[in-house]
Amino acid sequence: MKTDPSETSGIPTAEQVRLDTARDAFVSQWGTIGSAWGINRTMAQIHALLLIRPEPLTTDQVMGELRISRGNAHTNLRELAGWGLVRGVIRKGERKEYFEAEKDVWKMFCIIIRERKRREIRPAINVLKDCIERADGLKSPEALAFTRQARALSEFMEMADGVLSKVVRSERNSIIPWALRFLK
Amino acid sequence: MKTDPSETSGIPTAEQVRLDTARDAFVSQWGTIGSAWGINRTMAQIHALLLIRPEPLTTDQVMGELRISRGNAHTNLRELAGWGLVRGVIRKGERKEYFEAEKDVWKMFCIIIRERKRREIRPAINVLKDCIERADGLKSPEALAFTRQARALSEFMEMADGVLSKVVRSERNSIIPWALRFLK
DNA sequence: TTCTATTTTCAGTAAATACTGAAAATAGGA
DNA sequence: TCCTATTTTCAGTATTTACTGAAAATAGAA
Repeated sequence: MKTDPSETSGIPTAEQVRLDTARDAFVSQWGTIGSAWGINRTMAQIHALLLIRPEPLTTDQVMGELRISRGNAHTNLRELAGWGLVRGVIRKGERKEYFEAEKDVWKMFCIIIRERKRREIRPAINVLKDCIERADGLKSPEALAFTRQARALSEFMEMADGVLSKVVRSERNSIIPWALRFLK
Repeated sequence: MKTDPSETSGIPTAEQVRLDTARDAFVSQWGTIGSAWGINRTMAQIHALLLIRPEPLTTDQVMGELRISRGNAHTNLRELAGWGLVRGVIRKGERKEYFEAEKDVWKMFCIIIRERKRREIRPAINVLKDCIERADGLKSPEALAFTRQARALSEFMEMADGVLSKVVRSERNSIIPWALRFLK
């Protein structure tokens, strides 16, 4: 990873090396963390890269920094934009698109929760309800055990979903102080 | 999926078919949900299967229900036991091991949160701190942007981690009523 | 309109992940 | 002790997922 502005003298300073090492570690590890949570490694790495860069980057810069193909960079940038974690910016006079990440950690958190709710939690709840309906009216002990368990899961998830909705709707300035107080 | 006790008459009743269909849907969908969250499909399916069965199952029964190999069943049962979501039970007089899932949804939730904290959140926080240290003392604007962002992430995650710890330590009987009140 | 920088797509391929099945190890019963 | 039901391991293979690179499409400039 190169310190991008005017890399003119061939030899980087010790400071640059140290920064690049730290950034590389961050990008690489963020990728690993992402994949533990079902997010593709490259997508997480691009996200990390944009998070720690003060300036927006082009597709080509992302390709260069992470040594990935155009197609890969493109697809994952679009995917990140789909989540709302990254947005495209067009600079006046320039034709190509730049990308920047949402830097505000609270906003980032809200986006991720909202999207996970929409993409994973709600569908899961619907599936549960559907399964419960399918077994509706059955009387065997096996059927009752099934329905009981499915209902418990569904109710719990509804509750969790509701709590998350409310947290995410609340203001950063009301939740964070609450959390800090809660921790004491 | 067969209604297990004494499947003697070859032809299943309409009720049995309906239950089996509902259970199959549940197992299959729980697998899909799991994989969206970074959990291997089979492991999630075995978990689902054990969740909705009132009686513990043997490795062979799991293999039969899900049509998977012994190695696969074995590995994923062990993995589930590693999470604490499933435990082995040995019936007196019998030599083989049976497996049953933790059925209580609140306990399940706590186990999952605790394990995710331990396996994913804490390591991620450590990585962040490590990256911040690596860039410590650097003064360039690029370095400051990096450090600032990494610190914000790390602080947020510490806070979230703390909140989760406290939630998970609390009693079901204090948190669930709280959540229901919170939702109103 | 043409020209070209840029974005988008996608068939083919590579890499990562999960699974099988059989052999080896283990542990209770006699 | 030996015998065998059961568990565990793991090399080989299959499946899924991610990536490449080049061709096609698009859209601003002239």
